[in-house]
Amino acid sequence: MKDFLNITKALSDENRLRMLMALRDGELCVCQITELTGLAMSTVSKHLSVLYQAGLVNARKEGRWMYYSFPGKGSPAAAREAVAWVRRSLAESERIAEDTKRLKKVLAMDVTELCKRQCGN
Amino acid sequence: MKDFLNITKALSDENRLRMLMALRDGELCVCQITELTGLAMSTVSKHLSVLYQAGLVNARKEGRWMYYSFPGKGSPAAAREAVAWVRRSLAESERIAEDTKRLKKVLAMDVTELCKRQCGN
DNA sequence: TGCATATTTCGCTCATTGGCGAAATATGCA
DNA sequence: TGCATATTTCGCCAATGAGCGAAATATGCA
Repeated sequence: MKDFLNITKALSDENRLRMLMALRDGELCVCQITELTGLAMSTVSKHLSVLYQAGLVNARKEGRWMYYSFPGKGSPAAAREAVAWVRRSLAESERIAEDTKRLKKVLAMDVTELCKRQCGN
Repeated sequence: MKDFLNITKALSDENRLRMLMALRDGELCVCQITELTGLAMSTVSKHLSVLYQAGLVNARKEGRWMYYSFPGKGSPAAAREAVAWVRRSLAESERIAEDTKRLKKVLAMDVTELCKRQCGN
């Protein structure tokens, strides 16, 4: 019950759903997600932590960058099932479509440049 | 997105999950759910309203009684899918098992008697 | 080592939500 | 009609959670 509640609570916030969906086409670092969502980096970090605690995302550290991605085969089945459900349910969402468009632009930017700009402000 | 968020928000509360699971074997009236959960009736009513707004339960009025049940074929597929997911995910839950046991006792009581007692207090 | 920088943690505020009891709103029955 | 009663709505309080900026914590690089 507790595990399941962790999942449903993690999924009960619009920005977290946006972040989850943004990972559809592969891992992203915190800077990229911050740029995509328009939130403060500390806020993004906390949201990602909530998703991680629920098992809904994988985290991989590479140097100074943290990369988040969909849960792999090692993750609990419940979490993977939940992610699949979210993906199916939001496939047609207007809001997600906007994000996908915006994500393309973000991916076209230089990551180092992106981070430098955000940490400066 | 908004519809989906309504569903995930409705599922992000333990007592609402308990109520939903209690409907597994058929419809229940508010009094019965109140007795099962041990919450105030006004609280139960609000929770059921949240579930209803999300499409996760059906409501049927018969005289003075309101009966809540799982969504039928007329309900949106997303909601029915969500309910199915919850049922699968919580099938093994300890907490739900306790409720199931308690529910049997509640079902054995006389409904009219049950309601009278609760409304009195 | 010391500096730049990517991320997280902390401290705070504001909005939302769960909980209750009391009042209001149906609905059936004498 | 008037009373009993099942449910919902309202008003309130306490707890939780989202958001931010500042400070703390890695980590790479000169």
